[in-house]
Amino acid sequence: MDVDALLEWYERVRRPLPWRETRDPYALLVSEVMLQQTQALRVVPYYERWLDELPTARALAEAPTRLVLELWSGLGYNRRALALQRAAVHVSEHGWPSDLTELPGVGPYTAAAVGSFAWDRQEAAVDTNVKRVLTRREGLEVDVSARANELLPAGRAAPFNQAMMELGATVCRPRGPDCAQCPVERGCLRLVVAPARRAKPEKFEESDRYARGRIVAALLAGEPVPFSGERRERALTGLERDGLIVRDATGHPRLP
DNA sequence: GAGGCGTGGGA
DNA sequence: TTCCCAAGCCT
Repeated sequence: MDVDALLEWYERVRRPLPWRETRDPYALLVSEVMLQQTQALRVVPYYERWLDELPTARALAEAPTRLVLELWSGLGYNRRALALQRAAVHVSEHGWPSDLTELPGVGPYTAAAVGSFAWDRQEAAVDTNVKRVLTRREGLEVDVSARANELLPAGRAAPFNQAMMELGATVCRPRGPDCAQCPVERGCLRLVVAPARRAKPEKFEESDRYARGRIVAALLAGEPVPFSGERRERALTGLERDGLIVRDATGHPRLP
């Protein structure tokens, strides 16, 4: 792959997203955790409000759970917000660990992303975009992580990681890749993997996941807790296990 | 290793 | 309207 062409392309098309203007590991961790589940453009207002209210790891560590969940509200996967806060507690008490995956909610991808952007560590950040780009190019057998690290040009991990993800997000898209706009089209297998036909038409509104989300939203809004019977009990049990709610002696839920 | 975990926007 | 998903991680 012509990595120079990739980096040149990225410099031309890069979008000025706010987390690309900082090398503060805390701000970068916030952005990466938000981006784990949500499209970049939708994250922007959440990220800016979050850093406005909670500008440092210490501020997040000391913040009430209600504020954390309010600032997160709309991004989904509430337990990740709590994991982020627990990570901030760790950082404000012990500093940044050399191995970022010691922080709750931080796995191999997020550790490599924050490490390369904040400290210029030379590690390839492999997310679903990078996996797709490399398997399309080189076939299903490729060891994506090893290959990404081979391709990583010396000293350029940060722009390389950004460029690979941007390529996957905007050109080498999951469906309808725009090969005509691809800066590294040469040598690509253009492997098309048919999406697996999965049969699971359960309505989202019937799921426990939905119930959990509605319950947390109701508690934040000061509204009555919805649902009843077994479904409500299942949801509350799960929320309590994840630390998103606590229950009093009568079993009545509230925010921690 | 499969399944759980939320939401809002675009096709 | 309905479907499908979007920069993972944990158990």
